[in-house]
Amino acid sequence: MEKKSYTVTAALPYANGPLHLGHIAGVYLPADIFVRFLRLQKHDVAFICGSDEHGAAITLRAKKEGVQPQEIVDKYHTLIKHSFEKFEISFDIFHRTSSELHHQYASEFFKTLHEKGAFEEQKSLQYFDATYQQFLADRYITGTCPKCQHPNAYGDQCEKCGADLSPTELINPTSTLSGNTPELKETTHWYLPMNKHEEWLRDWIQKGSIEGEIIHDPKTWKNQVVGQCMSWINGGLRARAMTRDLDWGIPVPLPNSEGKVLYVWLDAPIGYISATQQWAIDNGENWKDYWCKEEAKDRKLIHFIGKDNIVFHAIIFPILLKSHGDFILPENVPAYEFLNLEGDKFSTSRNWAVWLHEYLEHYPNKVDELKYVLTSIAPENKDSEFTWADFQTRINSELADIYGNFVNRVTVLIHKYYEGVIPSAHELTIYDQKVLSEIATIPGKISDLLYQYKIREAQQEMMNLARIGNKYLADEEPWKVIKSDPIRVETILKVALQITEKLALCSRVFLPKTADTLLNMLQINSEDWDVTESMLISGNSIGTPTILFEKITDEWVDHEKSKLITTPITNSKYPIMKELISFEDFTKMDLRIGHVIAAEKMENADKLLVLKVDTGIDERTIVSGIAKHYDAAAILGKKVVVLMNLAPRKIRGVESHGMLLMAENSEGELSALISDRDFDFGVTIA
RNA sequence: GGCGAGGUAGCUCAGUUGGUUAGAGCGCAGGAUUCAUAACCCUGAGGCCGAGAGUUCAAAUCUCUCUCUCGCUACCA
Repeated sequence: MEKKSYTVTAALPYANGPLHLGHIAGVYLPADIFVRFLRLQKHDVAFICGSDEHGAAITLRAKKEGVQPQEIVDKYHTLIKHSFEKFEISFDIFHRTSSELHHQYASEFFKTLHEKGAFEEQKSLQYFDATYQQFLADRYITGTCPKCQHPNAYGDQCEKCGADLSPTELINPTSTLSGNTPELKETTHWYLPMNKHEEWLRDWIQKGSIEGEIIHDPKTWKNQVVGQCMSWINGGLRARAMTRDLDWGIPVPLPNSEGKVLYVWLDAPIGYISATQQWAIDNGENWKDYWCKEEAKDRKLIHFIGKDNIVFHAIIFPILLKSHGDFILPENVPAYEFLNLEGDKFSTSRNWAVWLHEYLEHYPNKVDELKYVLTSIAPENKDSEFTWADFQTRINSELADIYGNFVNRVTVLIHKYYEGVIPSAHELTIYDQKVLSEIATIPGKISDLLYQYKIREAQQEMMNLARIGNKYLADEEPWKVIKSDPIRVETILKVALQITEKLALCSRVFLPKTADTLLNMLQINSEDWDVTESMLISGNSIGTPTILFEKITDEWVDHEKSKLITTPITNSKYPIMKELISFEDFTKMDLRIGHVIAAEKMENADKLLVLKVDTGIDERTIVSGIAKHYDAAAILGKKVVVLMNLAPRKIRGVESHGMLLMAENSEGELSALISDRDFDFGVTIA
C-alpha cells in the first residue's frame, strides 16, 4: 500500500459555550474515526484542533456578564478540552487562538499577505463611540429596524424580521457600549479582493486543478460543498474586510491601525497552522512538513467542518493560503449537515441541547455507546435526527443484542467447555472457510468506505461481523454438536473466536474503548489495520465473560427527555426557567389591576404589610411581604397587579385574599409591577 | 427575496452514468431455537420515491412549475 501523509483539521469550536451532540456528530467524531483509521493504515497524520477565542460575540458576552473576555474563553477552552479528552477524540493537539504563538504567527501571516499585496485598503464611514473612543462593530450597535420597526435590531441584522441590515440603515442607532448615539467617522480596513481569485477558484473547485495540474478529484467532494462554492463564484465574489474595529483579538500588525484586529475568520483558520507549530515544537517535528508546498509535497490537507462553514474553508481560506504562496490547498473539505434533537434544531439560547460535558459527567462509562449512536446517524448528506428513544433502540437492539451478545456467547461457550482456554482448530469445513474468507473482506470494505467519508456505512460493516458471527453459531450449533463430536466443537469455537478477533480489530476505529477491552481479553496487540493472519494463540486463556454493553432503561430515556424541557439556561445571574405550562394553565390565572386604598405595617412582623385593595369587583385584604422595600405610605394609592384567584391563606392570623405581583432581582430587591398607562383599576390582564 | 442542499418503508437512512418485481438496519407479524444480555436464527408484511406537468421504448434518477425543511446571503461567528 502506498504510504500517504495527512494533515487533518476539525473546525475550531467557538469558546463561548459548551459542545453539544450536534457538534460531535457533525465534525469531531467523523474526523476522529477517519484519523484513527489513517493511523492504523500507518499513514503519517497530524490531527489538529483548538478553540477559537476571538470575535465580537465573546466581547459582547463578557460585557453582559461583567467579566473579561479572557475569563470566558479560559472557562470554555478548559471545558471543551476536557470534554474532548473524556470522549476520546484523539487530537494530536488541542490548541487555542489566544495563545502567544498564535498571535505571533497570525500577525506574521497577515504581514506576509500584506507585503505580497494580497489586501486592498479601503476607507469607509463607520459608527464611532466618542465616550469609549472606539469604532463599533455591527453587533455593538442597536436601533430601530427600518423594515419592521423592531426597536432592538442589531447593526447587521434584525432578529425579528430577519432582514440583513447595515448599521447606517438603523433608525436611532445606539452604542451598546455607552448607550449614546454614535457618530459616523472615517475608518480604514484591509479587504481581501476575492473577485481577483474567481478564475482559479472555478478550476480548482470544478476540476480540482491549479494552473492545469490536477491536485484532487472533485467527484470526491460532497455535492453541497461544490454546489455552494460554485453558487458564490458564479454570483461574483466581492472584496471582504479582513480587519475589524475591536479591542479583542490579534492587533493588525501595521502602522496606524490602533484599535483594529484581524477578522476572526482570518484569524481562526490560521489557528490550524499555529496549533501545528505548537505541536511540532512539543514533539520535535517540523511544522512545515505538514503545511508547506516544499516540505509537504504529497500531503493531503483535510478540513472536517459543518455545513455553515463551507465558504470559509473552501473559498476564503484557500485564497489566503494561495496568496501567501507557501502552502498546500485542502485536498477535501468534508462538510457535514446538522443534527437535530427530538424534532427541533439544537439551540444554545433556547437551551435545546444535549451537552457533551453533562452526558460525560452522568454517564462516564457510556462513551462508546454514544459514539456508536452518533456514527449511525451522522448527518453525512442531509440533516439527521437524534432522539433518546432512538438512542435506546440502537444501543439495546444493535450494540447489546447483536455485538455484545455475540461476544458473550463465544466467551461463555469457551468457558463452559474449555475453562476459558482457546482451543485449536482442526479440519475446516467448506462453510468454515467461507465464513473466514468472508470476514477477511470486511476490513477492506470499511477501508474503501472510510476513504469516501462514509462512516455510517463503514460502521455497519463492522456490525456485519457480529451478524456473521451470530449466524455462524446458529448454523453450527456447538451446544448440540458437543454431545456427539466434541473435537468438531473446538474448531467451531476457534472460528467463532476469530470472528470476535476481527470484530475487535475493526472496532478500534469506531469503539476504541470496547476494542481495547476485547483485544486485552484475547491477548492481542496490533497496530495494523488489516491483519490477515489470526493472532490468537491456542492454549492462551481468555478472561471471564463480562457484559460489554448494558441496556438502556426506559427510565433513562424518560429522565433525559424531561431534562430537555427543564434544563437551566446557562446564565448564572438569573434563575432557571420553570417548567413549561399550557395556555390553559395560563388562562386559569385571574390577573387584574388593583388600587391600594389602605396600607399598614403588620405589628410584630418585619416584612409584612396589610393592604386593602380595590379590585373593581370587591375590596379585599391582601397581606404582602414587601415591607422591607415599600413602607405603607409609598405603596398607598398605587395601581398594582393583583393575582385574584390565589387560594386564600392566613398569614400571622390575617387572611390574605390574593397576591401582589412584584419583580425581584438577584439581590432580592422588589419592585411593584404597575400599569404604565392610566387605566382604571379593575381591568383584567391577559 | 436570491442561491445551494435536501424531501424515498412506522423510524434512521442507502440508491453509482435513467434499465427487470425500489434497498439496508431497526421496529412490527409469524416460525424455529435455547450457548447467550427474553438475546440469536429463518420467513414475511410494509413505499403513488413531497405534488403536478414534460422528455423518453423506459424516470426515484433528466427538464420545468409548485410546496416543505435546513444552510448561505458577503461587517454573525
